[in-house]
Amino acid sequence: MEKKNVTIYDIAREAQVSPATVSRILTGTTSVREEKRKKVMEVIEKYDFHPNANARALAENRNKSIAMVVAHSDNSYYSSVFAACESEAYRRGYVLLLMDTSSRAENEVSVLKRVQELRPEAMILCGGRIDLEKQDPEFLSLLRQTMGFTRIVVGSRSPLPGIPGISVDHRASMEMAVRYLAGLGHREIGFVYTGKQFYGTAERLAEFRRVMKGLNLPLRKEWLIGVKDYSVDGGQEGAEKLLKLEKIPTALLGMNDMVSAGLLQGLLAAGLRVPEDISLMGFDDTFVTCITAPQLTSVGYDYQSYGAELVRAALEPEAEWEQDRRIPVFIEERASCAAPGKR
Amino acid sequence: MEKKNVTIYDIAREAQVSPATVSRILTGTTSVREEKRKKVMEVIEKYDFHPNANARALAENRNKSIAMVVAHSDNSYYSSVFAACESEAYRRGYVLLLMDTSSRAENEVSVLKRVQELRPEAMILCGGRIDLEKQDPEFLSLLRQTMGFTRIVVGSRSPLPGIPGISVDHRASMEMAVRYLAGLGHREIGFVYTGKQFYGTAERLAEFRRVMKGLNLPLRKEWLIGVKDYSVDGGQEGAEKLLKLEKIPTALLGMNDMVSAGLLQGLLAAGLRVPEDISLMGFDDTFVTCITAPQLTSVGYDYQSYGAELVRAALEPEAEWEQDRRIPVFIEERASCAAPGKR
DNA sequence: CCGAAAATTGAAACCGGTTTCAGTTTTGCC
DNA sequence: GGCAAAACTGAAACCGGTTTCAATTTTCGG
Repeated sequence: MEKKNVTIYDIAREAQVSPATVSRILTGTTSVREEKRKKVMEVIEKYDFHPNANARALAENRNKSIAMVVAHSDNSYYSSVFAACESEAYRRGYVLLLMDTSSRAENEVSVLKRVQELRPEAMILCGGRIDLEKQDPEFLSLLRQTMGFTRIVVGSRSPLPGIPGISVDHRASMEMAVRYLAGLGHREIGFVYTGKQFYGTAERLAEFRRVMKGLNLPLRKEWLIGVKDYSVDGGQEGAEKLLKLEKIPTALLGMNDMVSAGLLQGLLAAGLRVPEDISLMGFDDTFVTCITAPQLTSVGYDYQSYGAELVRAALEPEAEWEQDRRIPVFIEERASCAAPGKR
Repeated sequence: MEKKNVTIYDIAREAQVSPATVSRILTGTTSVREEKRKKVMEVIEKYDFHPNANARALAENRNKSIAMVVAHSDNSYYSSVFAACESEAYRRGYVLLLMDTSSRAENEVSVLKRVQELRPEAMILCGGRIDLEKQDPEFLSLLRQTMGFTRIVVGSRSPLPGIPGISVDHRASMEMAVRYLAGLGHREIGFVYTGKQFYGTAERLAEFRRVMKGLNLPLRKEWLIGVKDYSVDGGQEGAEKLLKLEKIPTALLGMNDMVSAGLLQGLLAAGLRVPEDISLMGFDDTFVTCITAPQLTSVGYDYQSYGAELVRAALEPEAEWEQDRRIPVFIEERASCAAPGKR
């Protein structure tokens, strides 16, 4: 059954035309006499011929692929993002080359090398060193170099002129969250955060302070709780720290849904009722929100349009892009927030 | 800054050797005089040259890529699987081309076409029509045709001779789960399933019946509850159906962790205590298990080794593969199961 | 120092497409 | 029917590597 690869030459020979003509039919660049087209199409059908994408890529000097580099492909935030990117890329006839750096610097380096060999038309970079608040000069120079080869788009703020940054609007999300809680009547609000070295966190912390101050709400240092990571464990750690305080806030924001889920567990275990005794909110609006009891109110993003924007920015370099763009956010109300009760 | 692509010819000219020599240095196929090698390496360094992977692919007729086709890339089961595959592929110097079919037949067709053009060295196919209990002849013939071009491996049972099937050992997982619950003293066990048309479900249902019978436990039809989908909603639907019964089992198996999480919510909402009143178990051992309260005991798989096996099977066709292989399973004990109480 | 074997090397063909360029055919119009 | 313009077509170059093959250089035993 050793099927030899059928080429455009085979098709040409059998259809008694030149390879050039077959190519023209395939690419549709020039019109071809109907009679020949029909004949060629028949032969193509007969052999179920598919043009070799590698050869085409070499000849056209473009290969219809986008490298998608993420920090942790099994994290549900990232998988939502790249599922969205994949769908948009597919719509445009592109394929995503998925690479996972596990947030390790050495992988980031070798992945970029790989990208330079693969010559995808663009690279979408999400997570890892790119998100650092204080950007890493070594990594930046690596990016700058890569930029010479392929267009880069990052799912963060723009690290360099010429690299568009598209990210969730952290500031707006925080403002919206705080205002929402304030609107319910909360004055005492805490924030359990992690990864202060990352840009998104830093931005949210700053915005939290700003909005609280603006609304004239008390800003107590012990209600800003840093925890070790973005996980359920992190949330539980947060709950423990919180429960040691003599006074706890009436509402709590968790860094993301996982942290909030952990907080929830910790608080419920301590006998608190949510939302009667304390309200709780998350960020990202992942499916985690539907799994907890009560279900989590969360600030969400439209992943589909996030992905579409990333891909669009990656493939339309000619367009006039702002250096930085923000994906709009919205609040998905569920059951974990209510007006503060009396205690 | 318009950097023209540096080619092997540019390197050759500058280093005063032939392109062939540069190529030999890059591929390491033949020895090259140390002095020339050094000179060439210098020039390569100088221009930070990376050979064009497309050209190489065309010449070598292999492109070090694997197409990974999944049904829903944002589902945490699939993202665990492909994160594992990516890691193994990367280790071997391969890149994964990620494609998502959204379980839609028309996408499955066009994705396969795409694969034939891209000529990856192999394709790993997980989820979608491939998992159907009663296999779809149209799809099979499509696969058979694709097989002529690239090696296929499926994350399910083998659909055709020559296509290795590697899958979670559904039977063992069910047997293990039932025996575990029986070991705790449960005699009345229910199973909330979904997707009877899929192979894994069918296999688990059959195995459930077999093991229950073997252990001489009561097999009541109303404790086998079919629900609409693999989600939290599906679980809630299951809980509703269950709560209408006049007698409910003392332990319950959910199709996967999401379904079990939904079940948990439904049961807790109805005032039942878990595990005191009813024990609950999930499958897949995803991070969902850690988010619920109580945390879910679940049957898990080693995703890392699952991914490694898939990739290995994809890239080592010469090896003697069994047609079908099963990934071992284990029980991850958490807090949702206990000995049955009296009611 | 000589000759044969071993190690290196370059020219050229090749991988499978696309595209330019220069004919060759057709078409459209008077 | 004749001619210019438009439409089509094929030969050949090219994309950027790898590899075969034959020639050249080195190495080494005697």
